[in-house]
Amino acid sequence: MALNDMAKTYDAQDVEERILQKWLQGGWYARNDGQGDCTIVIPPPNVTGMLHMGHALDDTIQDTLVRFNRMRGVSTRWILGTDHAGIATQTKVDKRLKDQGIDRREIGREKFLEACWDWTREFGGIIVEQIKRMGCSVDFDDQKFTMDPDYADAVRKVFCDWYHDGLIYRGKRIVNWCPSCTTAISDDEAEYQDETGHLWHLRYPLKEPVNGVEYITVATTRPETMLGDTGVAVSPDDPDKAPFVGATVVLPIVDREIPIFSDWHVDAGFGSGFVKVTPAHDPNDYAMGEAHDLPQVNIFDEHAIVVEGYGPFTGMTREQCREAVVAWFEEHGLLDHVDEHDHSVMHCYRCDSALEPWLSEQWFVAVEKLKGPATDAVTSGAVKFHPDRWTQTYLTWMENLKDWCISRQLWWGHRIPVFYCDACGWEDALEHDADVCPKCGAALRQDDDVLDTWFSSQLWTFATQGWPADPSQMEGHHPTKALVTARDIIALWVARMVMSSLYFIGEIPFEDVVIYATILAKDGSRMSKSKGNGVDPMDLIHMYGADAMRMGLLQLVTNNQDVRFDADLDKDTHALIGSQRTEAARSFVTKIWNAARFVGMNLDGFTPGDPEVRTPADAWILSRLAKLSASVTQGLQEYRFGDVARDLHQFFWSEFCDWYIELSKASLKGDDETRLAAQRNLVFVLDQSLRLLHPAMPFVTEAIWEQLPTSQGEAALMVASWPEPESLSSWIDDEAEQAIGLTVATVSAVRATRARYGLSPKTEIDVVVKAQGDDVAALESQADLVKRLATLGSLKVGSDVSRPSESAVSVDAGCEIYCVLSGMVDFEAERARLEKERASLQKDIDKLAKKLSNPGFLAKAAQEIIDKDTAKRAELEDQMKRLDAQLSELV
RNA sequence: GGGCGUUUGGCGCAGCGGGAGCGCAACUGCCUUACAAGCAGUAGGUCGCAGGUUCAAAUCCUGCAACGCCCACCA
Repeated sequence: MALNDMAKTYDAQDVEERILQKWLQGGWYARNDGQGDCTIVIPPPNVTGMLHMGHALDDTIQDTLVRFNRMRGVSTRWILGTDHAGIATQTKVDKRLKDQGIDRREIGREKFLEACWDWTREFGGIIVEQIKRMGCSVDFDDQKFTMDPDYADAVRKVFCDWYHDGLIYRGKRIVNWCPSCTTAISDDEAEYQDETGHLWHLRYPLKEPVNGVEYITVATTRPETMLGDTGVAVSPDDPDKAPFVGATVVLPIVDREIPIFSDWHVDAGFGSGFVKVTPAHDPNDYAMGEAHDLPQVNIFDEHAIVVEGYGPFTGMTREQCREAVVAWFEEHGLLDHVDEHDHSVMHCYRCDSALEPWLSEQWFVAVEKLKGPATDAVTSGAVKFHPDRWTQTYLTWMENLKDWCISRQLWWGHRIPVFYCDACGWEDALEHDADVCPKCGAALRQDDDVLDTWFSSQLWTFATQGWPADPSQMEGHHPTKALVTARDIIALWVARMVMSSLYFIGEIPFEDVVIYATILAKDGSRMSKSKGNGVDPMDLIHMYGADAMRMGLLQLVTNNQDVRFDADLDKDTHALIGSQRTEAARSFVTKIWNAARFVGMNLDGFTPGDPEVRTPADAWILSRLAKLSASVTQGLQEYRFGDVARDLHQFFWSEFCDWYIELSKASLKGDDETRLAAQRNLVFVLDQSLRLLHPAMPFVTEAIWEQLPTSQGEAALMVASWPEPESLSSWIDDEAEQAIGLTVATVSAVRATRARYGLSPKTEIDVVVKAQGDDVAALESQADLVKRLATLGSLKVGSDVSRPSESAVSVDAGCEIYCVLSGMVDFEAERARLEKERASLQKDIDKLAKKLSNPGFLAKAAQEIIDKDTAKRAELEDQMKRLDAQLSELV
């Protein structure tokens, strides 16, 4: 296929498949060496499913950056990987096995892990294929999985080092426990849901009456936990309660004697002012229990079932126990009253069960020593957020950071490498497995828990690059250039990467953090599986092509933190019906294709050569191209993808296609020399445009570029050189831009006049233009073009021409443009139009006059603004004079 | 409770101190041999509300309202 033999219609699916194979076979996805470095690690998608729109945007941004840098000759390395996503994957595999009638506990840990690996291979592969289909130029031969053996070694070293450095410790703490997943959940993984509940007011009898009062009343949303109460607290600022401090309560049902004390946690204004304290089942109560040395009574087992020792309550679920306790209080006349009460309840982000604050043995990372450096890295500007406002989110989180619970009671994940000797009590974290106790020789037992998924993914920038076995791989590639991610994992992931990288590598993990907008559904709600309002990027690709999807997404990357995606979905099946935005982007792809086709059809006699300015149009388009290269280059460096997308669209469609190609048609029909120059200019501008468009829309640009006569012998556009602003800056020509402005104004004026009077575009019109100075010559040089573009019978240009009779006039770009309409139209309409224009003009003049007569303005405004407005007023008044003259001539 | 963001023509969004813009939709006219997935043209907005700063405010400040998100959480 050659450029002059391009398919009439562009088939994105076909072309994209073919180009993808070309790239893969070319080997250009592999990391390359060059000046500077642009290493990017892809935020590893979970192996639990398909890519969603967030991934599509994420990966599009990264690919755009990588392709841009690769073309510039910057050393690029884009590392792809997937995340084992402990709890998420385990939940999915669990469910799959359950559907087959298999219980995880029956088949045991080994077999279950095999099932997880099967799942990983299956879905990890799908994700990789999808990323490939999007055109992402990651090095597919350099993939990582967070459970790969070498990655596991890194995780293990980190654990052991922190353990031996005293940053990892084990402790009995209140954690968010999911009784359904039977594992601890980190605070960040818990989701609050507002629920309508009740506030039960329970009476607790006092051992000895206080001032004649025999019982106090506590308010609680969770009456079932009273079985574990070991104290009652009041506010230190509540004088009414002061007499009770030090008194003893006899806890009903369990007959436990518990103290009343004061603590700052208590808000005197809420409930009854007395707070039951259950250290084992509430985080605040736990804190109070520690401060006041209260016993911790755990009443639930791992499934949130009441444990032995509570008579009829033993064996009950939380819900059953709550009912039974309330009933008991009511029976014994101890239920004071019940209020309606809205509160929020934590739920497991995976299985949605209500979480139970539960006291258990867990492993923690002490963050105190890590916080400072991670804070400094951002305040010093070493790590920069884009947009900048996310800096604050990061710093606030860092400031409030508490020790991180890293153990999970799961099977799928990195097993905690701590070994115990039950015989002699020896314990240590080991980088390599051991069977026998080095101290007493007895058999060792490894900790059953696994690590939080984020514990392993925090190492992503360096454990993917050979650390710790071969740190030389990181040379020149670490710190990485940019991390592109969603705002909701700034805390979970971004911050932790900074902490671990500083600790183990001694440097920041990345220079720039690019946070893009969350993609919402058309109605502004979050896309979610349960709502069925999510859009599958693959559906968009199949419907519109990957280029269109990418361009549509890039246009959305602005300062905004949320953005609505306008896809319509079928109400019942949730299948994609269409997306206006993507459709528009696809039109752009087609436009590029057709523009190239036009150039290709006009290449007879073409020989390669430099661009050459023969007409003002040539100078103009080259000047515009030079400015485009500057704005696109800068925009990409500053991660302003929305601006870049708009600039590219504006230039290619409105300037190159709508005007330059049209203007060039005449030159193509000219003599051999004229024709050749036009061809060379068209090919040059097309070639340069394709390069600038390529990072955003790689497929269609590659498909066209490989047909260009100027690209023959070169490998591929994706490895062609970038149009650097400096190499084009000599083309900048503001005078030419002014001259073409004149042409555009003239043609537009005639077209508008024709449309206004309902004249057929085929009707030739005689036009006289009154212009000044150099404009006369400039416009005359374009006479043929103007005549053709505006379908003129004749064109006369001069500085002292007079207005022909029965003509409509337009005043623009400092010229008067007369369209002779003798016998064609009703001049009353023209008169009415001029009157309307006059009114609008008068309004503008009045506004300016007022401004320019304002002494404050003249005294304080910048001189250039005053000059500009003064000139503007003169121009408007000049226009007004002409309008008046025309009106008076119009009879 | 604290913080962040949004509020600009029917829809989706730019602009962020000096004459209100873009894409889509609408309307009118064109199948002009690159493109009807197109071309040309037209219409449509007191830039959420109320104050303030300024010669000048969509743009800066304050307050309010609506919507959304994040963090914390009172039993």
